[in-house]
Amino acid sequence: MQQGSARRSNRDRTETTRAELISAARELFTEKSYAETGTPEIVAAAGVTRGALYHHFADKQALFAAVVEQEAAAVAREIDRASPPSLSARDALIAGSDAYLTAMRVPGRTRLLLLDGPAVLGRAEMDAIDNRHGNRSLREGLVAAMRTQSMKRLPPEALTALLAAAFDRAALAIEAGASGEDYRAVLTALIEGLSPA
Amino acid sequence: MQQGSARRSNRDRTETTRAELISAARELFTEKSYAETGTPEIVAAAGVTRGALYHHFADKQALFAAVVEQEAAAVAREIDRASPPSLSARDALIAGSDAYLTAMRVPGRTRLLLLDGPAVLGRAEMDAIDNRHGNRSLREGLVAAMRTQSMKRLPPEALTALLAAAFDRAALAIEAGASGEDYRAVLTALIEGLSPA
DNA sequence: CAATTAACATACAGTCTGCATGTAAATTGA
DNA sequence: TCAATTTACATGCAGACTGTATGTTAATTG
Repeated sequence: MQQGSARRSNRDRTETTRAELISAARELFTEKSYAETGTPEIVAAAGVTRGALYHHFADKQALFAAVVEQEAAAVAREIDRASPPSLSARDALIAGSDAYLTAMRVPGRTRLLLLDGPAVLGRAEMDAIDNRHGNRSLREGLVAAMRTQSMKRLPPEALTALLAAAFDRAALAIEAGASGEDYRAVLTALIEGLSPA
Repeated sequence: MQQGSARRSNRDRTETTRAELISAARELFTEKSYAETGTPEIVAAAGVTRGALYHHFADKQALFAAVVEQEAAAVAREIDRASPPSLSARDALIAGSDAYLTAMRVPGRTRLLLLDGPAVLGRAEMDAIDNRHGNRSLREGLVAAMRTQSMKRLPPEALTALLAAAFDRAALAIEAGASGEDYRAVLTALIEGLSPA
């Protein structure tokens, strides 16, 4: 006979504690910034102690990496949902762009993924994260468009990175109050400019 | 009668102390990062005490802002030198792009201007700095190209920001070891794609 | 040249990070 | 099944850092 709360497997404890920590950290990292959020504050919000944090994560940066990874995955899911493979290559790109800009309007996401992420983890690790999630479908879309002759032939790696950078900056500008219309227009112009002559 | 070293005007002292602090901070901020560089280390390298730092700058962030401002100005000067107004609009853009990528290969500049800068100062202040220096000539070049009908008509603000973002990402990728050829090819393709049909 | 202000140096308070140590619960294996 | 071991934490500590308050000397002002 096991009483419901006092008897929990280690795996269960680990999962919930990690989830609580990541959730609390996500909340604070998006409200404020990585630098302005202290580990005492995080563990208080998560209802554990700093001992638990440093048991499950190597350091504050590792916890941040977990938060970023989770958020990047969430953004990628939202984009995939909005651009099903039934669309043509070009339409999928446009739909994906819109979905990305919409996804990035969730408060704090731009800071987390576009400002603090690169600064804290470095561009190399951010690229690795992006390639595991968001950028992958963008690159596949571009390659597909190039294969159907609806796009100029260019190095996929570089093209993906530079278009993604443009999307990122657009998301930041829109959050800062710029005209979403203007930025969408330029983005589509950049993409359509890549059609073969 | 004044002995040469013991007699210095306040303006002179301020200027040299601020310059020493900015120079030492630049060195350390580019070698390591903003977060990994402490004020004790900065003032030791500058040959002053923390009292001097906090007398001349509101806080560590203000010193960082001064460093970023100076570095952005240096980059802008190098670009202006490489793309004289004698060139055609399109050639000036290409030359400016090359000059930018070259300027950003100075060690530590990408971290200072592209990673730590936005994270520490925020995109708004970084945009302000960029508009005081580098981006201004880029925007003027784009507007000029649009006026001579050699470029599609698009909102200049947004176009400038997105192309600059692509340049930035290219600089980061090249520093990380990616093929400069690939990225230059994509950048020129993006720009040439904006020619009117 | 007295009064004031600027340019620092020094000392301190508060906070944070990472680690070391301690403890209770869960898991293992004989 | 139960002793040995490992896991999942909690607590306390050491070192470092930031910003400020206070003190001191030199320059500037009226």
